[in-house]
Amino acid sequence: MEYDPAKIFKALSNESRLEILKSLYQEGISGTLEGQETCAEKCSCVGDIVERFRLAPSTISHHIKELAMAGLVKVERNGQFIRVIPNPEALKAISAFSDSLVREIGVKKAEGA
Amino acid sequence: MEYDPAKIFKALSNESRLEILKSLYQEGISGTLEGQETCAEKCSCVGDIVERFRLAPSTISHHIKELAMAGLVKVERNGQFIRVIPNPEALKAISAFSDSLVREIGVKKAEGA
DNA sequence: CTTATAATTAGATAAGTTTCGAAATATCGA
DNA sequence: TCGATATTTCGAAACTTATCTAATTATAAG
Repeated sequence: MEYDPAKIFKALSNESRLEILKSLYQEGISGTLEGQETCAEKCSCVGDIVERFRLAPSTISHHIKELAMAGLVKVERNGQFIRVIPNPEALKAISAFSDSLVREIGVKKAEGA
Repeated sequence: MEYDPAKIFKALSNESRLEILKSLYQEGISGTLEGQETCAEKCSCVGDIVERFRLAPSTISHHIKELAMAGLVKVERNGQFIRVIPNPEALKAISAFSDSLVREIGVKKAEGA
C-alpha cells in the first residue's frame, strides 16, 4: 500500500480521530474483545470505542472509516464485532515524510557552503 | 515553544497549505527576496507564494497565518515584505509524536512475551 | 506628502465536516 | 426461524473552512 501524507494529515486533523488513534496505540481500548485468543494485539471493537468516547455509534463508525481510508487502522470482522487494529506503517510514513522535508534544508545549506 | 501535534495535523490537513510548506522546504519559492543578503535561507515572501499558487493574496495570507500558528513557519517583516521561513522543529515534533506511538506497540509486545 | 507596492483584515458565500437519530444490514444464539 | 446485539448507511442540522473581493494598514520611494 502507498501511504499518502496528505490523506493521513487530513485523517488526523480531527480531534476525535486523533484521540481514538492514540487510545488504540497507548492503552489499547479494552472491552468486549479483551482476552479472546482470536483478537490481534491492540485491537478494539467499534462498541468499545463508542463507550470510551461517548459519541454515537454512527459517528465512531464514520471516524473509523476515515482512519481506515488513510491506512491508519485496519478493520477485520470477528463475528458480530469489527476489530479495529492500528497500523504503524502509516505513522512511519508521516515520520519519514517529515524527516525528508527537514533533510531538504540540510542539503541546501550544504550546497551553499 | 510547545508544538502540539493536533494543531500541526490540522494545519497540514489542507492541500494548499501542505503544498506551500513543501515548496518552502524543497525548492524554496524563489522571487522577490532572492539574493538579498538580509533574507534568511529558504525564505520567501507572501507575494512569491501568491505567484506560484494562483490563489488570492488574502487567501495565501490566511494560510500562512495558519501555518505560523501551528509553528510550521516563522514570519518576519523585511521592509514591505513578509519573510516566510519554514521551521523544522515543528516537523520534528510530529515525527517524534508518530515514532512514540509506534514504539507503544513495541513496548506492549515486549511485555506480553 | 503623495503615490505605488505588499500584506492583512473584514465580510460574504460556497463547500465541506461533524454529529446525530432512524432505518437497514449482519451475525450470533436460543 | 426469531430476537438480541453490533455495526453501517442515510439524511439532515449545525458548524467550520476555503476562497473571493473590497477596504485598510504598513512601508518605501519619488
